[in-house]
Amino acid sequence: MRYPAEHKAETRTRILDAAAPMFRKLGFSAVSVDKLMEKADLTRGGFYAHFKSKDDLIEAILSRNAGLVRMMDEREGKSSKTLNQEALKILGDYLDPKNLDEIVEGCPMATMPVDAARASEKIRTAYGSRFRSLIEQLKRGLKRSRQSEEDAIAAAVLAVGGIIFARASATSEEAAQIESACLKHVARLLKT
Amino acid sequence: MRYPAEHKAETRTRILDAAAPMFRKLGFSAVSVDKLMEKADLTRGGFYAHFKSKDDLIEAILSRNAGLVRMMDEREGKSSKTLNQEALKILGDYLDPKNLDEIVEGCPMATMPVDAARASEKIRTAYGSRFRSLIEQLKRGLKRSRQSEEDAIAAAVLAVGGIIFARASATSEEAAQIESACLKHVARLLKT
DNA sequence: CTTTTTATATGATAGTCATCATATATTAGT
DNA sequence: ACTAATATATGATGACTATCATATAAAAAG
Repeated sequence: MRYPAEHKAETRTRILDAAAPMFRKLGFSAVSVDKLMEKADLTRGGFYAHFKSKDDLIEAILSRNAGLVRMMDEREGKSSKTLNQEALKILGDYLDPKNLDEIVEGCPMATMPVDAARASEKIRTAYGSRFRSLIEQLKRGLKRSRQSEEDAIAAAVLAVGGIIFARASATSEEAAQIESACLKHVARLLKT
Repeated sequence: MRYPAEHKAETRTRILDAAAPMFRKLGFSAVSVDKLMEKADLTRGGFYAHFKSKDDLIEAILSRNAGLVRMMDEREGKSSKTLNQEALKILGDYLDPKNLDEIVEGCPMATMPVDAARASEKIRTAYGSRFRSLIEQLKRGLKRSRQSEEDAIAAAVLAVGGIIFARASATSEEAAQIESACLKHVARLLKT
């Protein structure tokens, strides 16, 4: 190896980190390989040494934990008694209108579901598996009852959907109202 | 007028009808003006006699009632006692896994929120106003209470979100589970 | 310092796209 | 049948795209 051993892996990560927020904010097709490589301070030539295709990059991005899923994951290790409280705090931040722009840059669940649905099966699988992981996280610490699976699904849909529809609103008042309603119902589902 | 008076309006409608399902299924950028005009049995030349731009067409499509919003609207005139029952029936069909493909072709609320969020303000306004209209429809016939606004918003997010996340799932089992959970929670919100 | 291998950059290809200028087709009214 | 006015089609433009072949730069090993 004539370059430092970790050099290539670092560059790969650099591309991933540069591209991910662009895809989330602008969508798959609005971000060209040229532009994302420029953001990573590289040129398009090197791209295909790291990824087989643009599709491949998107799959890699969707396969990393990020945004809401990652935040929920980071509760790992906390006592199960406080898991619910932690979740509520995370979701309160997630659905806070103040943070909308940041969430949009950071959370693939809220920004890529429709793109993913229209993409290849690989990509749909990557998205679906992260969403499932979110549901599982929401279930942890929920009261045991016949409905906990359904409640967790509804909570996930309300949380992530709240961002989606808030972002598609015409005014920030409308957006805030949607986020607030979703948070209230999510909280109701999570409280034991 | 050397063409029949209504000819142009009819052609415009023909373009709209041809383009709408394509945009819903494939997204804004995956549908070219050429392709949508071909679907309408026309050629690209005529397009700009009907629409100022592709953006303009998308706005027109989002401004028409369709999918879930239209179905809810069509309850108009029914006695307020049955409004809730009607809504439940409509939502049962909407969230029926058997109908997923049809819903995806027909309902802009479920297929365009992320595209709309990333598009021009005109388009965001068009989307947002339809979504607001859905919320209002959901509110009609709901029991009067302090929470009816919030309940209606949550119901809208659950119904439309159910389609979005079902469609982004890897397997049809997962999709069906999401739709079923959303339907159950929507029904709980709508029952007086 | 030179070689060798790996990583990145340059340049090119073939395709697609939105948009428009211009040409052709259509038909109501004469 | 002819004309005028309108609706649609053809052809072109310039920009942008994913991808790849080839060239150059980097740096560890000799």
